[in-house]
Amino acid sequence: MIIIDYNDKRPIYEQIVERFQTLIVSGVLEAGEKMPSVRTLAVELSINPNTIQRAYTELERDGFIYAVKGRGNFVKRDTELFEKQKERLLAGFEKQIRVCLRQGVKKEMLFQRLQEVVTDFYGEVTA
Amino acid sequence: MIIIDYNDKRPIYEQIVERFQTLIVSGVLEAGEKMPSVRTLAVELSINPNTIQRAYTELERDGFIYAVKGRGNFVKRDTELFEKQKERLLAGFEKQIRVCLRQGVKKEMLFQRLQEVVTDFYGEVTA
Amino acid sequence: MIIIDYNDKRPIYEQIVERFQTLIVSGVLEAGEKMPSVRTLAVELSINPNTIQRAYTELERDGFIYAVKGRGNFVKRDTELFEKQKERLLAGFEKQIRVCLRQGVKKEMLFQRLQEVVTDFYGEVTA
Amino acid sequence: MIIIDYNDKRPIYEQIVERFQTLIVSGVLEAGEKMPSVRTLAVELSINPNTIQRAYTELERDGFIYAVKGRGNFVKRDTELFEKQKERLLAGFEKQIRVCLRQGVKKEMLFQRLQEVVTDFYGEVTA
DNA sequence: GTGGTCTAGACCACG
DNA sequence: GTGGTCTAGACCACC
Repeated sequence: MIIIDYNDKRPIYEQIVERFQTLIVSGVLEAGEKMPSVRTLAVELSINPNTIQRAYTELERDGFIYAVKGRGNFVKRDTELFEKQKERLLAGFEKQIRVCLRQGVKKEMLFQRLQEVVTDFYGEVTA
Repeated sequence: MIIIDYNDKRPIYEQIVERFQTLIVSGVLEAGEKMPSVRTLAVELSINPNTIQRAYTELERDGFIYAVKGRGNFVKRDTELFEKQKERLLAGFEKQIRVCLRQGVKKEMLFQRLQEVVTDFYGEVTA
Repeated sequence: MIIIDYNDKRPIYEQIVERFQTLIVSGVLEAGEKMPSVRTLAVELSINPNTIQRAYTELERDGFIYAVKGRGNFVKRDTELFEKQKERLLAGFEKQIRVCLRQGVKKEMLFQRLQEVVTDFYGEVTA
Repeated sequence: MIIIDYNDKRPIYEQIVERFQTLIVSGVLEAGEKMPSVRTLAVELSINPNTIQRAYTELERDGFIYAVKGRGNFVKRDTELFEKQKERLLAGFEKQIRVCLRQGVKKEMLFQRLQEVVTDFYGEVTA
C-alpha cells in the first residue's frame, strides 16, 4: 500500500505522509478505519519505527488521523479539511505555473500539457 | 537584480540559480554579457562567496554561462538548451497536476486556475 | 451516563474518573449508592475492564468511593474531601491564568471571558 | 534562559516550546534575533540534540521561528500569530473554568482567585 | 559551524 | 500490543 522511493530527494516520512493523505482523501482508507500500527508498518517497509511515528504525528497534526493510546491510529474523515488540503495543492500548482511562465514557457504549451495529463489520468482510472 | 528570500525553504544557491536562469532565458541578460563577479555579488547580497560560487558552477554545468579564467563568467545563449530547460519545468508542472488529480482535485478547477494565473501574469507583465 | 471522547488526548481512565467525580460532587450520585459494576460498565462502554478497574481504584484512592469485597463499589460522601477536590481544580485554574498572563493576555480579557463562560454555564444548567 | 522541570509530566520538548513562545511573545527575544543553536542548547541543558530539534521544528511549524540551513534558527515576529496564540490560551482557560463549574466550584470563588492571581502577577512584574 | 533526517535501542503509559 | 518520548550516534546538505 505504501511505496518508498529512495531516489526521491524528499525525506521518507514526508513520502509516507503524502501517500496516506492520498489514500484517505481518495477514500481508499475510510473514516474510523485503523491505520497499520507503527511497528508493523516499520517492519513491513523495513525502516525505523521512529520514521513512521513521525509521519503519523504529522498526519495527526494536520487532522487526517487521530491516535488513541494503547489502541492505535485511526482515520478521521473531515471533508472541510480535505478542501483545505486541495487548496494547498492548488497553491503549489499555481506556483509551478508562474515559474514556467517566468522562464518563457508559452501559455498554449501549459494548456496542452494539462489537457494531456488529464486525459491520461482519467484513461488510467477508467481502465 | 537578485533577491534572496530567507523564508523560502530552498537553499540560497538554488534561489540564485533559478533567478539567473529566468534573467537569461527571458533575455534580460544577453549572450556574451559578463555576469557579476563572485565577490561583488557576495558583498552585494551579504552572503558567503562560496554560495555564489556554487550557484555559478551549477549554471555552468547546465550550460547557461561559461567561465573564462581570470576574466569572469559570461552568459551563453543556447536556444537548444532553453528548450531542455523548459521541458524540465514542464515535467515539474505535469507532476504537480498528477498530485492534484490523485488527491481528488477536479480537472475543471485546474483549467480555471491555470487560466487565472496566466491572465494575471500577462497583466503584470504588460503593465 | 459516561461518555468517552476518543479525540480527547487524555487517557480513557482519566476521563472516567473525572466524569464520576462530577457526578458525585454534583450529587447526581448519592452517598451509599452502588456504582455500576466493573464488568457491566466495561461492556456498556465497550472498553477493557482493566480500564474501568483503574478508574475505580483511582476514585477510591482519592476517597470518592469505597469498595466492599464481593458486593461492589459505593459512593462515599465526604464534604471535606470535596473541598480538597475543589482546591485542586482551583490550583489548575490559577496555573492557567498565569500562563495566559505570561504570554501577554490582558487581565480585562480574562475577566470578560470568565464572565461569559459563567453566564453561559448557568444558562445551560437552568435551561 | 530555559529551565526544564523533570517533575513536570509534560514532555521536555513541549516545555521548551512553551518557554520560547513566552520569550518571543513577551518580546524578550526580538524579531530576527538568532536562537541558540540546536547543539549548543542541547549541551547547555544537557539533553539530547534531537529533543531540541523537535522543539524547534514545532516552533517553526507554529510560525514562531524560521530556520535557515547552515545559518541557524531565527525569531519571526508575527503579531497576527500572537493573537491566535492568545486565543488558544484563552480556550484552555475557558475549558478549565467549565471543569471547575461542573464540579461545583462557586463562581464567586473563581472571580476572587482570578483577582488574586492578577494582582499577584502585576506585583511580581512591577517589582 | 548550522539544521535536517534517519537508525537503533530503550523506557513509559495505556488498554 | 499500542503510541509517545528520549538518548546516542551517524550521515547529509548548506553556508
